[in-house]
Amino acid sequence: MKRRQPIAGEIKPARRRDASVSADARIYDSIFQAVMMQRLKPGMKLPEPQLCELFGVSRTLVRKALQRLAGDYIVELRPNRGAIVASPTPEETREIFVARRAIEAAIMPLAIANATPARIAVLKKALKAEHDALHNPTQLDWAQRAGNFHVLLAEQAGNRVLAAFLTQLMSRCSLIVTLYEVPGDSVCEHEEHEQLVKLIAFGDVKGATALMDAHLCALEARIRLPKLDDAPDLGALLGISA
Amino acid sequence: MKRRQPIAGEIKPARRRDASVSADARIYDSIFQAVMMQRLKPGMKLPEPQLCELFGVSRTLVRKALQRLAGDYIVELRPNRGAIVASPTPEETREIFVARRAIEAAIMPLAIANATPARIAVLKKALKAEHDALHNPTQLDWAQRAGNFHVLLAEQAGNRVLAAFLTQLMSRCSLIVTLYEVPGDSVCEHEEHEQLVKLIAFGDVKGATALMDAHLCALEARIRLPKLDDAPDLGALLGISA
DNA sequence: CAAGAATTAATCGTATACACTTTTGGCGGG
DNA sequence: CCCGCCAAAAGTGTATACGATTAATTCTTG
Repeated sequence: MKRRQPIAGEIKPARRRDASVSADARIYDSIFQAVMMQRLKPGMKLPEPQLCELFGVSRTLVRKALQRLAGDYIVELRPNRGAIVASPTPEETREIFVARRAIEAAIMPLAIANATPARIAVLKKALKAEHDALHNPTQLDWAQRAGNFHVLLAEQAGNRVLAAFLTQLMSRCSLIVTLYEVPGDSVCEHEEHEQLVKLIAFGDVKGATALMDAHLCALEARIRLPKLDDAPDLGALLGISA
Repeated sequence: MKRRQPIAGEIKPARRRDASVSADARIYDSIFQAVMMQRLKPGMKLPEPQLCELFGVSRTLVRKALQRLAGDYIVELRPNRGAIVASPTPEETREIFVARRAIEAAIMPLAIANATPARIAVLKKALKAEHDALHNPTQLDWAQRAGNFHVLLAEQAGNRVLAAFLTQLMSRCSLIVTLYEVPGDSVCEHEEHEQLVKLIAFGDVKGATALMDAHLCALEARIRLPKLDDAPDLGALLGISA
């Protein structure tokens, strides 16, 4: 074992965390969570050297994480110009919501078919967490908790393929909300979740599926897509009326 | 522009193909197509050094391609043990077909809504290609042409998110068919495609969606999933009756 | 002679080096 | 004073080096 002989006074190259989770997974998760929490906003640059510094690894692993993120449409890799957080276009937004309604409509019957008292209890616990998040000072993660409800449902449906699709759509929705959403009414959203759990517990497939569709339509209706101006009105963006 | 000064007699490092398509995309596509054509079968090893040789690039680019393929569930990356073509489990298989029925059910109304004479003509051209592939000696690509019909429909639906999902499911189905399918009746499958185009041209959303669902169920019914023997019967595999 | 241990070969994981591209800042001409 | 050109800096793309892990082989030994 002949490692590069240690130079005098050289500090150990900082194998900071154990490798129980591979470094690239840490990087992936950090960025993923930051996007979900809306701390990282669309368009923000993700320069490799900086990420290397932050995570204490070489560019090899940073790039690996960035490429996976790009594969999940969370970051955009512009050749020779670096990675940025992705900005879903209005067109993509519409397509994502159509897809999401389709996926969640497919999930609902499966989730109801698999429903057990224990699982209903899990859903109710999630509802309680949502409720608390509503009134808490740190509303940071309201969006995340609300999203969590949908992912939970997908897991209960017992179909990992559909669950993976929904996870991707949820992360893209997070970007969309960051970009476009007007404040909106999260109380109403929460109440719809509660109503959904009631219908699921009752075994009403038709009703639950219909409500889910309405719920997603309401969510989409809150999005304020910029008018189809090809040239985005820079003046308005800068707060200059004329 | 000071490139490393050429040593006497050194041959140009073989920038063999132009970079019009990046090398990693070439590698990705080659493997993807080989899986679709069922030349690459589940479990086959994909050693990096060999791929480097074949494509004339370093391991960096080969690994990039392999990681994208892993992200699409086409290859499996086993830590320290190399990449192999993925082998969907019976459980995954069921989940994939459920997902596929959901996606294609969502696609059908969109495709019909967008239908124009020109688009119907495109579908009919694809049907003709299928028909020819049926009788041709090289049946290699029958599977691909049949799959192409579904992808075409997804494109006509005008939703790239759903189309991307379906593309992923189709490639995984290709692996499934390679693993499990009994020869089956491709004539019947082709006839269902023809009937589908008729219903689309007629604008019958209900009928087309129902037929699509039946079509996919028939496809799934052709899959012979191994009995849930935890211990696969080695004796049977070796052709020993008792 | 078979089973286990030790060696060797093959292959993977990560870091690093260097060329190239893009961007930035400065400079001179109009 | 502004616009376009040029040089420097920053940052990305790919190759390569080398340690580490796994698989294969050989060598022992009961």
